[in-house]
Amino acid sequence: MGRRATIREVAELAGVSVATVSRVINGAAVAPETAARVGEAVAVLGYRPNGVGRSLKTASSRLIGVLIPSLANPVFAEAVDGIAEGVDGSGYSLLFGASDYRRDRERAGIEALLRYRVDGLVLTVADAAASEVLDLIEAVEVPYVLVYNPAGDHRRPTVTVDNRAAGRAVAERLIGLGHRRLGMIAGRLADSDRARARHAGFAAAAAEAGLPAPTLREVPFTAPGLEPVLAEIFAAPAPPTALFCSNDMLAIAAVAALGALGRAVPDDVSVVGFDGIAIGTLVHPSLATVVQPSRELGRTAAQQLLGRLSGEGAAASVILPHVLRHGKSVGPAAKHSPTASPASNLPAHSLVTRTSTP
Amino acid sequence: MGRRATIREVAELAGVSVATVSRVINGAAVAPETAARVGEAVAVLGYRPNGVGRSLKTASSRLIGVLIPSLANPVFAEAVDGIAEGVDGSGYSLLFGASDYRRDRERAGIEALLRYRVDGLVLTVADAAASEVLDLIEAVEVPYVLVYNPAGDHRRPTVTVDNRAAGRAVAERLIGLGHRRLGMIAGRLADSDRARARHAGFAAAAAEAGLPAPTLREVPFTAPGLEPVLAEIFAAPAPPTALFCSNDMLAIAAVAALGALGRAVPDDVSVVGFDGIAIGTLVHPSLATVVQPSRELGRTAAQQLLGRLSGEGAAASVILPHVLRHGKSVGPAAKHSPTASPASNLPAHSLVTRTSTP
DNA sequence: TTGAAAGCGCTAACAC
DNA sequence: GTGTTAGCGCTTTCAA
Repeated sequence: MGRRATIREVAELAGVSVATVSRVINGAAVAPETAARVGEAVAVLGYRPNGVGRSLKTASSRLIGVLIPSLANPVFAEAVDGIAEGVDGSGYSLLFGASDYRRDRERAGIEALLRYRVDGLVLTVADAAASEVLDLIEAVEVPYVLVYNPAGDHRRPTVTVDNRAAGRAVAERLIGLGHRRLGMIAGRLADSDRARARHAGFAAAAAEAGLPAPTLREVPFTAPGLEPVLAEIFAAPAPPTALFCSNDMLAIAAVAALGALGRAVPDDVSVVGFDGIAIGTLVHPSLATVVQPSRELGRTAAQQLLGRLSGEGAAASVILPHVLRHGKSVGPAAKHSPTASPASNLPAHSLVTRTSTP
Repeated sequence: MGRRATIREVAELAGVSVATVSRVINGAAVAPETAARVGEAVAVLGYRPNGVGRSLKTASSRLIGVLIPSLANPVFAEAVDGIAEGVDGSGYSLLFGASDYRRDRERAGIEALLRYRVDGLVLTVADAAASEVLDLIEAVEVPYVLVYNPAGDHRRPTVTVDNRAAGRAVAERLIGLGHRRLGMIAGRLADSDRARARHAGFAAAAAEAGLPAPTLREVPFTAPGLEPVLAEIFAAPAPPTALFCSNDMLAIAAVAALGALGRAVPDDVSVVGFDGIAIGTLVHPSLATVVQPSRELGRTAAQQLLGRLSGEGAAASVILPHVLRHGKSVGPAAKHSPTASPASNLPAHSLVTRTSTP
């Protein structure tokens, strides 16, 4: 890295003090003529203010730390894009870290971000209610806003959808289509409060409808083969006729695995995902899912944090509306029931269900 | 942000000098007993070294800047994930910026990264050969490695696939299937050296086969409706029977738009994309495309940069292998009759046709 | 093995 | 409106 001009050199060339140069740079009151001289010196030297020196003096890095599980899942990539959008023009930059869904890397990532003295954080953690990482962040008093993590008793500021209500809505829709035996596959629930909330709502609706508790199978996040898992599920005496997957990536993989096992979706099994990533509308059959406004979630989280940083009091939790997308991966359960019915082709479900906004 | 313990406070509590604390932190030689005392003080105070102070003193931020067009395209999200992977364990963190495919934002993003005194950069620019941004980076002598931008006369270090050869391979495959009238749609070629290289190879192969120059249509990156563009293309007297799209997102959108226009893929038109994003294998019909090893591209770029930063001499360009994926979106041209285009009143001369690349 | 001291580049009182 | 000056937290000679 080549030597860079310092504020001091600019001052000398312009024949003023460093304080004056600083004022010009930061837009403070300076005589027009002086400002012009300084501006010229800046141009001549190719001077670029050193943010490190500035940060040290002002005790503000103008950095926002972002920590998410992985950019490989579009739902997070979109949120980060939203965060970048929300931060744009504010003078803040994003320091990025990925946890790869692992708690130890979550911790390591935060440590790294903290070392750079980020002014604030936007992050998705494994479990907001019991997070060592969040305890740490609170201990050092760095403002933060969660994304995706469900709001709850933890009272931690988060921007998310109502995961529980969404899980419930999925079950209700499935039940409305005649499904009586429901199943769910999810990442490790212990590692995802989101999946837990979705499952809770799903199971609650099933219970209220007087149905047996949905079969639940947990699969590692980076599970390669879903086939054995699904084979096992469908080897049971009374296998589910509808499967709720805790996220779209899982759902899409499940549809593929089901196909490999000779089970048609939605004729043999209905599948519903969660997230609403763009792929879902393009796969075949199109994926029924709960759509989260990912980009908006990220943007809102960033804005909440920015507000907090500019002293507008504590950031509050925000629940954004989710939408049930009625893709072709779900169908009626009629043909699976003892009372055989020829209703194989229902009209396309183009209705969109919207939750209320808080 | 709460007050944080400084090295000075640690020194006082441990009854040593700040220099000694610094040595302990950085693993320099210190008497075991002294180190223990310091370690205890660090624990008691919850001390975390301030990277800003460190950066200012050492003139090394331990930051790597990343600038890509957008995280909304999985091809970039994956590369960034790869960069994060490649940087992992090196002690460097990633400062992130998105240009949204716009040159002005490219410039602004770099300015921001430079202000933080990043030690190096990994980025994708609009045009590596004529990039104001790269000139700037070179002027300030910050080491950098490009990703995705084609290698070329510019002699700038890049990690990419052979875009030209890949474009050529696509044309050859299409020609081998009997297609004689080829078309290509791409983002603005002036804003993408990648698309230009792909087009160059594609057009060259067509020329060598004695075919007319492929119809070329440029569409804005964030174009909403592809339908009018495609409608126009197929209103021509002898429309293409195969369409090469400069990236997968475009290709997937094109297949959808074609469907809306009543043209079946691949029966009426063959479509080939570029990138190899995961979605491609899941859409219907599955997308034929050129697969780039995105994650590996990112990881390799990061490693190249890291090598450069640790003084291993200049980073060299690396060409990673691409793979032609034979999706169901391409088929033989046999069934297309030369005059089988629906009537339309759109003038054929509104098509843009190019034979060579700048 | 340890300490004292000099800054890295910048901003913000405080003077004039 | 402008200059002087004292650090922000840290690393690193240079002595001891």
